[in-house]
Amino acid sequence: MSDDDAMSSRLKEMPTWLIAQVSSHAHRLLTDGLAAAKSRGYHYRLLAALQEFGPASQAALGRRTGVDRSDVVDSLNSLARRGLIKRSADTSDRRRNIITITPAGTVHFHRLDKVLVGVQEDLLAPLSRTERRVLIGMLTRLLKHHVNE
Amino acid sequence: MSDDDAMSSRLKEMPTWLIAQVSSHAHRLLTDGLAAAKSRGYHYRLLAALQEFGPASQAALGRRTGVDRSDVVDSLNSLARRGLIKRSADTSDRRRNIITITPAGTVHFHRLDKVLVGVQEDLLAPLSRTERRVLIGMLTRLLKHHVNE
DNA sequence: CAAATTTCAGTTCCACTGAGATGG
DNA sequence: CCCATCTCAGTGAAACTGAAATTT
Repeated sequence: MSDDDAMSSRLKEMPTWLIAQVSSHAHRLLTDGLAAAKSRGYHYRLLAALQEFGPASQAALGRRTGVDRSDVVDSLNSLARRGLIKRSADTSDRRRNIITITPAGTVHFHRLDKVLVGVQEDLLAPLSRTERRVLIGMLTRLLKHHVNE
Repeated sequence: MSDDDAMSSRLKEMPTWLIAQVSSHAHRLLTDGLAAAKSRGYHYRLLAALQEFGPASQAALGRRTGVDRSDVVDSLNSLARRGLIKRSADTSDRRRNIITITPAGTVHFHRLDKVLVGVQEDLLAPLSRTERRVLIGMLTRLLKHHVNE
């Protein structure tokens, strides 16, 4: 019966469409890669923030990673169950937990980081080094523009 | 108490992260713009495909727009209720509906299309014409690469 | 009192799956 | 018999909202 599956050309020109499509493929590469390492996107983000900035409260982690406060609680539960982070009381402000990454958490983070680096490589495979820099630069400018307004 | 909300720099360099963020802002611009015109993203996609390719079955529409078969049904219900499309029987293959855009649908499509063009402009505001072409070219290549593999 | 933190429960949106009914 | 189409119901992930309890 030969239906062409040709996409509407009007749509294919729209930057919003292109970005959404590429983002969707990137997301699949990410979740697949992380799933193979038995983790999810939030886990990486939280471990990365702990690795880079050291122990922090849950609220601070939420702000640094862009993960919602509710999801921070849930993800930290899961990371704590696996011994990758530790909750302890903040004696100077008893509303807070202090979250610390454990040695096992650091090991796991480095494993995830390798996965993520590989995913970037897969995603950008068709682009040269120079092009990648240009793309990253433009995306960064777009993001900055839309965050501050 | 002065928590910096500084994002993990490891994350901010990741193209997957940048693309996801920009995509999320683009999505907000899109849904806000379309909501002001009392529509949603699927509506635009479906009307655009009908406008460009003429009447089609629901399955063909799904393939052309990338909208899932289930969501095609739902969105067409909503478009039909508003008189923007019409369902009729395909006499040559009675499993199918033939979907036709109505004159009111065409009017509505052009209104939505103006909204979408404006959203592209907002999204890419910080980039020059040349940069926009470069960005679109790179995204198109990335997409092509990941679709065919 | 107002504000911040942690937590839980629940909502909303999107993409998708499964299955039934009809037909090719 | 197998495949395609249309439809509805439902699932699962992601992002978020509301409210309660605690503490500042």
